[in-house]
Amino acid sequence: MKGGIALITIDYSDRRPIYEQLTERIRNLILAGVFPQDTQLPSVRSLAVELSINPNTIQRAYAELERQGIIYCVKGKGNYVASTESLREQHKAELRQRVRALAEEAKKAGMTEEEWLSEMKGAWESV
Amino acid sequence: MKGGIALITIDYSDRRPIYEQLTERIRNLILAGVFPQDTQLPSVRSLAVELSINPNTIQRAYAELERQGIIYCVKGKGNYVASTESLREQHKAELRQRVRALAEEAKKAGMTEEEWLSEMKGAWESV
Amino acid sequence: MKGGIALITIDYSDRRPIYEQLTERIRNLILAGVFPQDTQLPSVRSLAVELSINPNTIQRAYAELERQGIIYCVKGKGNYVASTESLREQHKAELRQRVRALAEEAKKAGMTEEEWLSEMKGAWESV
Amino acid sequence: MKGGIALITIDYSDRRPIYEQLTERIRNLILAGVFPQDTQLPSVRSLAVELSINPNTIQRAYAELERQGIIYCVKGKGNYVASTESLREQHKAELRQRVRALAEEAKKAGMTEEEWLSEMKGAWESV
DNA sequence: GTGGTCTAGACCACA
DNA sequence: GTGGTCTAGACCACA
Repeated sequence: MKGGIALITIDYSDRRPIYEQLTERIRNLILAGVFPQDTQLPSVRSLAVELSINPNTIQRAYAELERQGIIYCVKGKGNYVASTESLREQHKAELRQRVRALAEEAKKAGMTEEEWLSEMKGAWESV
Repeated sequence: MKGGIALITIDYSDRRPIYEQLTERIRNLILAGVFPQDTQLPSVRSLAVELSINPNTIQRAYAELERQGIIYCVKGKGNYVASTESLREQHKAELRQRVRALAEEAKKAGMTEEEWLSEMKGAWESV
Repeated sequence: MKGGIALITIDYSDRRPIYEQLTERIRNLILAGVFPQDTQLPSVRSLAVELSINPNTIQRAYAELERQGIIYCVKGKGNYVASTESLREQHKAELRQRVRALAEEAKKAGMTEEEWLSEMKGAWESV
Repeated sequence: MKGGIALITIDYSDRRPIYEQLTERIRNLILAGVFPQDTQLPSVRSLAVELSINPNTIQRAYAELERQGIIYCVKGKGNYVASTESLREQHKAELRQRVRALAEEAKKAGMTEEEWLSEMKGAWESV
């Protein structure tokens, strides 16, 4: 990654653990199409050097991504991006779930359907 | 609270720390109008006994609520509910913020405005 | 565990990693009713000392058990046994799955239904 | 194997190492009668080219098959299928062993003989 | 070269 | 006291 912008960065002021930030960041890069399906991800060691992070921590992030079915690992070769299609579906289901939780909270807070929909319209346009 | 149903309960299978659950639970009770403005909250000791929890943990939850301006403490007397009006505004702002974050993520995931609004309508009706 | 027989033992000639052996062994002890629901498990540190194993390795086993929903952790307090009922159901489903895989392989190997059932009867009586 | 369907395939999303997949796959092909007794197996080199795999990995799989007595190697000539009869016996013994382990686990899990046999009948019919 | 496991030991949050 | 995270560094299996 010499001469380029770092794709993966760690926010040390973030209260979440490093491995969790890494997991989310890499997932987002895959969702964004930066790492297409079956592409090899940076090796544990190279990423560790690049980010000045202990290899164990990178390893943990990759293990978590594998457990989630987002990447797969070939022993002795490296880590590869799994099906981006199913990742996208998984992501949509997750967004839907979060929207539902939010709607529930808004209802409890006394919001009407009109307010909710107008809120939604506004949010969409503002971002 | 003897003889009634416990208003405040701890879910030990919840991954969040106990003081955080307490903070959220009390905030929600205030939002729901169970503890009106300027009402005195249960004392640290009584709550500690009732919930079989270390008093330090209760104290920490109250300190956090005070930091957020949701309650105020009168030395030697106890903890009291602060302005419920401003709490409600604060809560709405927080919901709005979360909606916006969600909208941003949905846009990135390739969702169209129509899909977004229909998703929102569905979520509202489902809860 | 002074004076008693060690409940948990590690087999260093086993090719599987220590954390995996631990995970399985503890799961079996819970299934056998040695650790009833909501019981506190030995602390990470105490188990590490008792088994002469690094605390990190114990931690990993406990994290895996938590991920599988077999135990739950209360921050600052310890690890506790989750619903044994659902663990038993999970275990039965797993056995059923393995039986099915075996039946498939036996069919491919040219076994008849009579042979299969007689095999099963023999296996049950022999153990 | 040009022009036909590949008999041996590697599943890179499989967690097992490549040499182990190869070993199992070739064993199954022999069991299925695709490679009859005393037939010559594809050479290490040709298989390495065909599967785009390191020759060392193929070599390792063949060595493992030889260790298990499933194939034999003639120096300077190649690898040949050993007695398919004894392989079949070996396979049956292995299945029997696994059935027995399963029966033991089912007994420990509190299953009755009736449940076990009905489970077995169901498994056979479902595959 | 690749990833996976483990030890030793530090430091933090929580109760 | 409890668990959770992280570093440093070793050693192994696999390709």
